Amino acid sequence: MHTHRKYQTRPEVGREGILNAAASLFRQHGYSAVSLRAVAQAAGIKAGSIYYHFTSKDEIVIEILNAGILAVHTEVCAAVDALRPESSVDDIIRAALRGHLRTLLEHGDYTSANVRIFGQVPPVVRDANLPARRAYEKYLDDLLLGLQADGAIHSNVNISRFRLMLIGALNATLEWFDPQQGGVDGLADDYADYFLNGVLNQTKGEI
Amino acid sequence: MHTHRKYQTRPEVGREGILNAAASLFRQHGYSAVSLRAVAQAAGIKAGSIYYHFTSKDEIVIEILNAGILAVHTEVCAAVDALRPESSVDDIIRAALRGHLRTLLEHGDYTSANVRIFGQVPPVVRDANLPARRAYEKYLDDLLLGLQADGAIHSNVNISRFRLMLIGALNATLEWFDPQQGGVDGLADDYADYFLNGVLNQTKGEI
DNA sequence: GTCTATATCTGGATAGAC
DNA sequence: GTCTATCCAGATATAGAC
Repeated sequence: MHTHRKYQTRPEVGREGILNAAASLFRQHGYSAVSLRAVAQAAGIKAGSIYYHFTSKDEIVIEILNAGILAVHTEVCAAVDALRPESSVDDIIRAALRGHLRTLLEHGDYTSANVRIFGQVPPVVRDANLPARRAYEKYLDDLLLGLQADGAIHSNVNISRFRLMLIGALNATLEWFDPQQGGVDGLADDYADYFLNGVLNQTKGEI
Repeated sequence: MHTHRKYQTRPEVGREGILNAAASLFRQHGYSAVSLRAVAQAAGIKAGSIYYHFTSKDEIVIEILNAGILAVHTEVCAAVDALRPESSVDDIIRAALRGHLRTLLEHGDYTSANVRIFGQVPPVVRDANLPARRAYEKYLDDLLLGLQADGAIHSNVNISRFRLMLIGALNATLEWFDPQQGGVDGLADDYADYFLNGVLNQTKGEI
């Protein structure tokens, strides 16, 4: 319903088109390597037109970073909430890992861009993304602390450190994983096995 | 022993000085964010002088990246070799993790720079660093495969995937760990606990 | 081995036409 | 809402003096 003329020469691209193009490019090439000229070209417009929608490159980046965190946060919440109340620790952790990895590796230009460029952006931009990050981190910490309080997770595990390790390991898959040739869910399950039960052969403890 | 005059106005900086300054800056700010002007200033010379020692920014970066991998590789080898032959899996893995983390978090502008900027450099530079990476990866894989052959690591663990997870988790600590206020060795031990034995309370398997 | 000066290019951002 | 044209800052790299 945007316009009435049929064979319009200039279809509108708008904020959405610019953000999508930028997220995809940032994901692939990093922050400073992507010029607004490149973003414009990928979006199908000219560089100058970007400034009708945004006042600066930073404004674009901030919006992408926040959308990226919101996407994982929402997805992981949904995956965990979908479980039945009697689910085991194992099921809960697996669901969370699957949700995180799926968003990151399958549907997520925004989330991938976030992981990839967060460490490269100017402080002002980073600060603007911190609240969203803190919220997601708190969600995970509360989830894990609950499991620890129930006795499911060992009491001497430092939860915030474990969470940092978990997120670090998951996000690092972005550098090598190819969703074309491997199941994301299988990856999530392997990682869950390593974290939950360890990789050692526990001859002593076996029944 | 470089020169005879005492109060020389221009002390020589040379390749070393340039590389050290560049590694430190790359570690902090990333690849594209660091200009050769900034490198020159940090090294105490002017930008043009850099080209007496190097033909391009890429040449500098390649040298730093390779030195970074060599540093961890050497350190981890040394840490593992220093163990007594009868050492347990546990000791071996812990020694490797400690060696990797120490190089990364304590003494390593070169190694940190590598982890930080490898994903940002142009393909030509990345390719030049691949052989060194492959060598370190092979070393770790062989080490872990040996432990698996001995029955110390579970037979259904996919070693190369486990190695990717391990390195990913360790390298990610660079983003948040502050060596000023926490022991690197304690961090390595915590991570080893998570990976080797898992975080679950194994009520069933306990003696 | 380092300096100064400069050529050349690219990027973010602005102004005004359509 | 998009285009063209342009300003200006900052980057890599080169040339030649000291």
